[in-house]
Amino acid sequence: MGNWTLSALGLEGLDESAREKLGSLPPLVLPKGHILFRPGDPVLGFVMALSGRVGVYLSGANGRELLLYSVVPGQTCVQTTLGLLGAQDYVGEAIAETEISVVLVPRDMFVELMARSDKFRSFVFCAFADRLNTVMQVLEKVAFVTIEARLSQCLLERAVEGEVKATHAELATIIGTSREVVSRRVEAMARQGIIEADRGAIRILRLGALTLRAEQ
Amino acid sequence: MGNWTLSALGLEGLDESAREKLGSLPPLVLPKGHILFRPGDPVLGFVMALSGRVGVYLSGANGRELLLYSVVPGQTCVQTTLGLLGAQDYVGEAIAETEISVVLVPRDMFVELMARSDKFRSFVFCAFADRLNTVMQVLEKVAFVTIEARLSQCLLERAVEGEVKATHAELATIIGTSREVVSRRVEAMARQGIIEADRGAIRILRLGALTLRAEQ
DNA sequence: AAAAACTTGGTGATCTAGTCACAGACTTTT
DNA sequence: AAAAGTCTGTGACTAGATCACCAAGTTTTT
Repeated sequence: MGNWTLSALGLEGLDESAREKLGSLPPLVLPKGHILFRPGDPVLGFVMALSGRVGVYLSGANGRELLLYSVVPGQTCVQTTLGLLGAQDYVGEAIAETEISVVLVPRDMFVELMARSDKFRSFVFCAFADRLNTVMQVLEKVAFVTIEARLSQCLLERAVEGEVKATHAELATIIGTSREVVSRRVEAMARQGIIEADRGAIRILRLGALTLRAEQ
Repeated sequence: MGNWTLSALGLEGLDESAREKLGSLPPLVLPKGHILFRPGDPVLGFVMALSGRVGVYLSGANGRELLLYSVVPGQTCVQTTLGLLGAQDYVGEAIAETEISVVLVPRDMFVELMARSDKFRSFVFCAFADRLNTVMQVLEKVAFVTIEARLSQCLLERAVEGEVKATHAELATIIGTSREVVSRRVEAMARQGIIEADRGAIRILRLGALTLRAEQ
């Protein structure tokens, strides 16, 4: 079995007693598509990701959705912290995008660790600071950056060997627009030979041109 | 003189030693228009507001600006915390919107208080959680809500005795659009008799109709 | 293997919002 | 009173969002 606190997380310097406490918690395995929380849910505990990827989305009244951030191993879903400390409900919705394994730290242990362990505290704080930053970056993009630039950035970030496996609808959610708009931009960039589009996949043909577009 | 920690801030339950430390810091008075920090500035310390109002804005490449949040007495400018813990630079810009008095807690004292005082820690954490929440709310509005609804909400929030004292340009910055767009919406709503516009001021005539519009 | 149900992407029409360029009205400064 | 600055109005244009479809591809069911 082995104590997971030693491996994936940014908790290497954690003190013994804290590590023991955290290590005693059983990792939880959840299937792809599992919804960790929805807007309005009460907070269950502090969630730390061990493997897989969780997407946290904001959803509007009209049904459109927007990716706030992804939680990857070593990170935490800070929204769970909001509720633990400020007694606020969730605003976003968290969905497992792959099979995931997570650890759920119950409220009492979380509060105790925050008080006792300097390392744990700074870990949580850094996670918080990171999220506030990424959310502000998303806001900056949604408010000030064109769709073509956002789409280009998104493709560059998500490309694996020059290919992005995602539908237009998924891309639309990530950059915060509608499917039709993505379709039109994709088509336009494909016509210019910058990318090549297939059902459920986009290949990058001219990296330079795409990078240029990402900078608007 | 008098120990300011007792009054304005949400720190009533603070322990004696922590209060003594904080109370020894001299409040700083800054004029209206003073810029507390700009994007890229290094972080100076943890800022707590005692009186006045500070606006924190996000600015885009095209010169447009968007209000992230206002800091009022008893609140802190959490962006200063980002830098203290995660060693990140500021992304927003903070401007004193009235004459303000603030306390600047230096890094060392901040770190010590975080470790020693449960109350102080939870105070900082709640402030953090609040900000993350308001920023997400701003994001939700920018991404999903129409200009007319956002403008209506803004007018309702800022009205003092049925009147909002602000120029179209200021309103545009608050809701994250351009001046011309605000001018046109204002004119349209004035034509319908919902509001009445003057240079630098808008009066609400039909509260019900405006409330309805705020809900989109 | 054929039909049905679902997913993905394409398209025209229309509306809302953002941008640019400029003009006129009102205020403050000189 | 002239000049400079601030605030608002407006036309023309572009970008983005929405609606209502349709067609092609994929998966499930029969």
